[in-house]
Amino acid sequence: MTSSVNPKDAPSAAPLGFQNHDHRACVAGALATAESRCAADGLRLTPVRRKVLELLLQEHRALGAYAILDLLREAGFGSQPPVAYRALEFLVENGFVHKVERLNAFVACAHPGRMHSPAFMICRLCEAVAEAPSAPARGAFGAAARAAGFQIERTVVEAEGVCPSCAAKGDA
Amino acid sequence: MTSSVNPKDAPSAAPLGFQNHDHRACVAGALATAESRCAADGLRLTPVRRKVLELLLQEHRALGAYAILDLLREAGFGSQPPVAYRALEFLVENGFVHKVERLNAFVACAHPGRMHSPAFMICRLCEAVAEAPSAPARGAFGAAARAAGFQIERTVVEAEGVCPSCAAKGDA
DNA sequence: CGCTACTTGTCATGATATTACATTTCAGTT
DNA sequence: AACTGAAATGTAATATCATGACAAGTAGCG
Repeated sequence: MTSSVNPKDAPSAAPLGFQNHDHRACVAGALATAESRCAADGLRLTPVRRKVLELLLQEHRALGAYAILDLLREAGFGSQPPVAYRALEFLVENGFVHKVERLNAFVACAHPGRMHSPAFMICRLCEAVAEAPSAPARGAFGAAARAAGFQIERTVVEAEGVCPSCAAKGDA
Repeated sequence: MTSSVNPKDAPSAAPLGFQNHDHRACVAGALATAESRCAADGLRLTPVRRKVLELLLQEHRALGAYAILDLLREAGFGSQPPVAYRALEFLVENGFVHKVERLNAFVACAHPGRMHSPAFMICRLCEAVAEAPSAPARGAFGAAARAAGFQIERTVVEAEGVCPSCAAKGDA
């Protein structure tokens, strides 16, 4: 399988994390990591969940829930929204996938296995999404939160702009 | 949930920015600031736009577009979604209102008049939203963006957690 | 006035997400 | 192997958030 399947959008060869890399190894490695961590933690990486993770890893860009749902249907899974949303909920809860709030879309985690609050750089031209390290709770914002007595549990950090590859092409 | 949407409610009972303040002065001041800046910049703060800003200032919390729309209808304005969305678009573009991506909701700017990238603290219990100072482009994230060659144009920084008042009440 | 750009009102539709409930699958037990 | 309770899945229906298209009104200006 996996030969067909292309949502009306960009090809899966396109935007990576802003830099080239061995995509096949990246996908295989992330899936293996997910599998072993699920085994270790008693989590069930069921076929739908595994498929959603695989799709997100292969596309290597942010996909909306309904785009994922289309791909799931083509792969023979259920095609109602809760199928996709439930798989995504599991994957997000366990850190294998992040939600990009700004796009209402989901992207495979670039650093699975470690706990972290993700930060994203989103290209407004090609929609590529790169995950960056970040520690928002340290720094000025964290200080403001502590001063206000606010207990941070989760953070969303997303930057919108132009990726190097689009900037090189002639920006605008 | 809890979008009570009652223009005659006492607004001072609602969640503020996590701290008490003179709400009437805060509303009046922000409206005056908006009016003078629009006059200075040749922007048209029309009745609908002014009303939306006033509503957001009075409520002093994040409101969804449809909650705003309900309030607009009660005030005698049009009641179709574009009415609210267009006013919000104007207000957001000009920095009078921010969108809270995490909530798909809108909140009046706490520091109008100055250009800034907003950062929010969102209480998951009472849904209060406080705006904090932040400079995400400085610090580790900004460094990562520069290293990657990514040109930041806009940032979203939102922390979810528990506000001091909910924490005092018995948290969980 | 008559032109133009902008704004507003409305209908229709699209995009994103959740509730509710029946059915199936799984792990652990009898 | 059959039983059981918890978890996962499939499906229909619905809720919530957002935009496109177009007609009608309004301000500023020659």
